[in-house]
Amino acid sequence: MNVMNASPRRKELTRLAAQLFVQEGFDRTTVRMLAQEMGIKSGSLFHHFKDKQEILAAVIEEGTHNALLIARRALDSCEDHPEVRLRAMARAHLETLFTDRNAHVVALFEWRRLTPDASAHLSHLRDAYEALWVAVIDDALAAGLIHGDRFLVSRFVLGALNWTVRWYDPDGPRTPDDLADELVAMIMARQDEQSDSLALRD
Amino acid sequence: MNVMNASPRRKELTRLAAQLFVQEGFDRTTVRMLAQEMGIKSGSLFHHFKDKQEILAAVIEEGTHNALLIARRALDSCEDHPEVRLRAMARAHLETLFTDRNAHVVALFEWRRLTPDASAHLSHLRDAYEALWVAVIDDALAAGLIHGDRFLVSRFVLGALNWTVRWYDPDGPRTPDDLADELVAMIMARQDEQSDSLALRD
DNA sequence: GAGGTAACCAAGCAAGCGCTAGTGTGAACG
DNA sequence: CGTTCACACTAGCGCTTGCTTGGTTACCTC
Repeated sequence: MNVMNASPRRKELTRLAAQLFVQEGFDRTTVRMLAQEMGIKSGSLFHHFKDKQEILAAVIEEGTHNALLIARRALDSCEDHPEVRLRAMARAHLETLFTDRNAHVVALFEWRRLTPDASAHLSHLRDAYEALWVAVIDDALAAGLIHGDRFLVSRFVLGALNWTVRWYDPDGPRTPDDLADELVAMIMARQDEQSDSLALRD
Repeated sequence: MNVMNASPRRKELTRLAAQLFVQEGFDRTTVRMLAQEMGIKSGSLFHHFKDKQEILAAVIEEGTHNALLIARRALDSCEDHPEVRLRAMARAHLETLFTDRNAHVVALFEWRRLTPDASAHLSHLRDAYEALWVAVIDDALAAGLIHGDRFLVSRFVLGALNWTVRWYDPDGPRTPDDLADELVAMIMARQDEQSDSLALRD
């Protein structure tokens, strides 16, 4: 995609860093912790990354890039109906959040730790992702599936989805797809359904 | 409420600390920064607080306590109708988030930095607040205003509301009350309305 | 087999961290 | 007038932080 994350070694290191950043937060993660997790000494870390900030940028780039990829793939491989596409986006978002979890969570919660340059450089990736959402929501609005202000609706939906990382238990009875479907059902103006949203599971 | 935050001096210091914690994050806020903001030297800080952790606990207690107070007041002073109560809760939540903003934001985003004891001690406050939400949502469900799983609906709504701190611009055209009303309209099964949610503002 | 290169290590520096110890202050109180 | 107490100060200790330096190893290439 661009300059960063060339070598496979660096990619693996980035993955490990993401895990630690989620566990401890960026600020509390020391270069020594990162090095130990990677099986090297702290000094060797700076052979792969210019400084700690660059590790964060690499992680966030990876996370956002993946989210964008998964969302695009989901939209491309589903039938062209507003409701289906809405559901597909919600499912893709949660899939990203719970499989490739770490990098995306870092992108959500540590963005402000980026240096201004890195932030500026990466924001176009995030904007591209949000544009996908706005488009899908626009279609749903036009089709009368949902109502409201396009800006507000997309913010609310993304907020509800992003916040799931704070309470969702992957080992619980609900699958990510359950969550996505329930959310879509919640915001849709009822017409056909009513049965499926009430008796979903146990 | 309990042992903490007795003196008015300490209350003022807590307010200043909240502001810095929001601006910089707990980890990046040093005791020297806190002291300077308070107009004293870093050593003097420990006359008021046992350690840095205790400052965080004080801030979070203040924030959660206030949120609970505002929500209770809002519920007490509104008519006893499920839709009105739902709207009142949403408005109260956003009012908390944008007037007493700092302390509540810290409570949301720095909770995991609390020591286990402090977390255990404060979690009952948060639980009490969430219980208010669940009760209001239960009523709305029973009245057929909304549908879905009570647990999921309350999580989604709280997520959407909490996430507003990431994008909402208080100087923009929308008031917090606008946001609250729009959110409630979004999740409600339509029956009466339709007009007001479409043409809210410019 | 000489030269280049990617990956790593040992050692440590300068800065900054949370926090403590010991010492004034001035107002309040008996 | 003497004691107390809340509040603040100075000075700095012991430790951790991100990062640098100079050197070593293993492999690839011509």
